[in-house]
Amino acid sequence: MSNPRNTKAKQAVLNEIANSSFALSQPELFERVKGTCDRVTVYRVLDRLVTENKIHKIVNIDGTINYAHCASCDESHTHAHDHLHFSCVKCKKIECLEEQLIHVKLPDTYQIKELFLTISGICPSCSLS
Amino acid sequence: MSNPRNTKAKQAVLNEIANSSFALSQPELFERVKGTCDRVTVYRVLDRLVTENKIHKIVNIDGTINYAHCASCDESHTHAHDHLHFSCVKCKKIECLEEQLIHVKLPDTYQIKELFLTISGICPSCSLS
DNA sequence: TTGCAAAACGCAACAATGTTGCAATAAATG
DNA sequence: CATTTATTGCAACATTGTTGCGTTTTGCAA
Ligand SMILES: [Zn+2]
Ligand SMILES: [Zn+2]
Ligand SMILES: [Zn+2]
Ligand SMILES: [Zn+2]
Repeated sequence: MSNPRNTKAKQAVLNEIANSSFALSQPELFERVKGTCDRVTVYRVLDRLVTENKIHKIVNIDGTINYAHCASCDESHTHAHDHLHFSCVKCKKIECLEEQLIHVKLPDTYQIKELFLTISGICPSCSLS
Repeated sequence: MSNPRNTKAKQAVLNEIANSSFALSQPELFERVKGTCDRVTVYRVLDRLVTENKIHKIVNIDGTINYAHCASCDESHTHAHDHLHFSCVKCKKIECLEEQLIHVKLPDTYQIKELFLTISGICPSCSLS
């Protein structure tokens, strides 16, 4: 793991994520790259891509885990993915939104590390139909 | 379902949730009421309690689903559970916090329905040790 | 180009969590 | 107490994620 490699599976998965306007789950990704690699490989590729800061995890409001491209990240630095996510109640898709400042005040006994904010509602394309 | 009943299983599950300072998952709840009812019954009781507004679901930052007592809800009215949740990175427990106003501005093309905000960090009791 | 170390893979087996169908049971109500 | 039907238990299935291990492939260097 110290020297990550570029494999067909990795490229295929990353390609699907990068070209999607919304976050994708492991089952969705496996469906899209089917024939390229095994089911287990998708899990392992996803873990590696997260470690390498190429993608990040998003937990949807129903608990399903999705993966999105790190558009605003450059290569190697790590950063907190504390930007907003929008979860559509109609098409169930979840997407990353612009980062916004959120003000929260908690008692001093709580040590804050990260904020996870997901907004549910109807996305632009579902609003049209 | 039009006329809900009070059963041993329902009371046992609700009791565990009501007396816990943090939210509990189905596996945790089943462990606590083991002997009282079947595994499947816990799932069904939880669904009913959510429908009846006695408890509400919380999705933790790792995607696990937990259930908490609706302290600030009265009996029959429905309301959005858009208060804050705090998720401890050490003990993994998630708890409800006071409701706070959160200001978010999105493009008009997004129709906002509900906000889900979870703060990760170290909880008071884990801060001591 | 060839050889090598280890990163990555496929496959099978397992684990955890959640769902469904149906016959049997039990809670509420009069 | 009898009736209605909400609720349960159980078995079977479905989905999602994990682990071990022998084999393949990648990156790099000789
Ligand atoms: Zn939509
Ligand atoms: Zn994101
Ligand atoms: Zn804690
Ligand atoms: Zn809550």
